[in-house]
Amino acid sequence: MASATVENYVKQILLLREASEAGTVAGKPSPVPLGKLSVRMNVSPGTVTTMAKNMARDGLLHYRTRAGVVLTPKGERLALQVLRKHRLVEMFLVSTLQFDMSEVHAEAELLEHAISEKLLARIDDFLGRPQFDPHGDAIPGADGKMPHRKLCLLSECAAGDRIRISRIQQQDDAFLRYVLDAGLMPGVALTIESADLPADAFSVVFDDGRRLTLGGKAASGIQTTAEVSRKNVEKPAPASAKPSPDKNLSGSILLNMNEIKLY
Amino acid sequence: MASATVENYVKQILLLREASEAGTVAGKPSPVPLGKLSVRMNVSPGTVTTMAKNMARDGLLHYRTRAGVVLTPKGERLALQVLRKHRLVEMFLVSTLQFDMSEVHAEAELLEHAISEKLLARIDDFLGRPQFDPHGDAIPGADGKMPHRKLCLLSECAAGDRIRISRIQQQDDAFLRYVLDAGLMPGVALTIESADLPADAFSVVFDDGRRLTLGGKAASGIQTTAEVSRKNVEKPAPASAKPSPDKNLSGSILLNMNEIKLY
DNA sequence: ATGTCAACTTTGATTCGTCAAAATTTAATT
DNA sequence: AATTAAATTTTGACGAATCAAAGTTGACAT
Repeated sequence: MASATVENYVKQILLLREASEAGTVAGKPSPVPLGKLSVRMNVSPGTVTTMAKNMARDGLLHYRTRAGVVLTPKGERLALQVLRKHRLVEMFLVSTLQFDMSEVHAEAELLEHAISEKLLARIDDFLGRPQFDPHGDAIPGADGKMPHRKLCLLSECAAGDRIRISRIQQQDDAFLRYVLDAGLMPGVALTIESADLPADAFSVVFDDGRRLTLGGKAASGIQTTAEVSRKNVEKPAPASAKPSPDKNLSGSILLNMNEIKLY
Repeated sequence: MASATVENYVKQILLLREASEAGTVAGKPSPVPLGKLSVRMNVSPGTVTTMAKNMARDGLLHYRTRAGVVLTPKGERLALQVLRKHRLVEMFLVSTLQFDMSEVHAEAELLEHAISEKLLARIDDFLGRPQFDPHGDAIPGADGKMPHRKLCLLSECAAGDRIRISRIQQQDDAFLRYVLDAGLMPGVALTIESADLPADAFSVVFDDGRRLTLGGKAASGIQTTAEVSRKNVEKPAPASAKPSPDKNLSGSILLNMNEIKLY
């Protein structure tokens, strides 16, 4: 039906709208300007105009000239499906094939267009229906619903807070590799030792005692969830509490986002 | 580099040449006629002519007008790589994601163009470097070499022969589904009870005592390897003898072609 | 040797996704 | 209001892959 190109357009429109809505009160969807889209898609502005017209003709979006595009329900459904494939594939590559967070994006970018509904369902089952991908991004459900958590920037935490890394927001290669090296992957629990705003410095302590200080830029690239304060959490992961991973062959339990929502 | 379309052309050329060489003494490669190719590719004859010229221009094949095409080493390398991806993906789908032999072809047809070298290597490792896919077709090695076995049509076996199903040659959906229902998947060992040529009927006995009679057409759609005669083989599979599947999570041992070459 | 026919090639056209460069519109500034 | 700058659209073109239909060729059968 839809070409890989069209799938990428709707996906990118969805992501841009989400980004522009971040922190906004839910309301009428403001159109995504074509300039933004042309940058994201790495194509010239004229190309996007042409595509917008074609996709409007195909009922995937509404195009108001010089204002931008808004996905129709049909377009949104397609976009969510593509995003679901992308993120489930990322999860699969990390938990089953030993990839790490920083390597999976490019692979998933290709695979997301080559996965049938049937295969997707098998992967989803195999992984035990994860709700978040290896970066902590929400995986749209088969019904199109986005799982939701109350997240908080690491840079907005206060000294003494007990938190869990839940999402790496800043997803450029360099930062992802830093996060991996530093052990700040989603799923990791830690305590905020100090949050020195004037100094723009945030110190955290891992459960194994390791300490680390981040600047404000890095700290705002990482999102966290509040952890129920619970002293001396020694057992690394309550394996018995898993939802239903009939066959969870995940290499690292920390990278399975299923774990996160259990706390 | 090469488009999915071009990958499909070289793959199909390789398969057609292999098919036409079946049973022939290895010699100078005779060109694949474009008519055959146009049928395989499901495109009009003119399209194939155009593509042949372009691919010749790109050094993937030699095109002699009105004679046909022969892959260059470069084209052959590409074709083998695509075939390797296709067959490893099929193996993966069957042994890890619970697909069966009859479902994987279409999936692999898409995925083979969306798999990076790195991902391919991970899949190969994950599966323990299988040499044959779920239908028993040889998986080209990373070095481009084809694993080889001495196969024999089930229809050419004699009464009393102890054999193992090794390849399903006839791969249309209906036959594959029959083979699955009948339990004639590659990896299964059996004994030829009778081979009645005038009656065109072949009876086989499974180790569990089940009996089955096949007509000649079906019996020639199935290839076998001679089994070292060894009475009362009760232990289903000597798990310890596996080559090096660091992580062989295969659902069904019978479907992992690694097993076959061990006997 | 010649005519026939199947196989192949050519031709002209189409669709998709893209570009560069010129034209237009809108919004902001003066 | 007039000017300017930024964003967007239009235009004309192109490469890849395809088709249908018309034209060509060559091998075989007479």
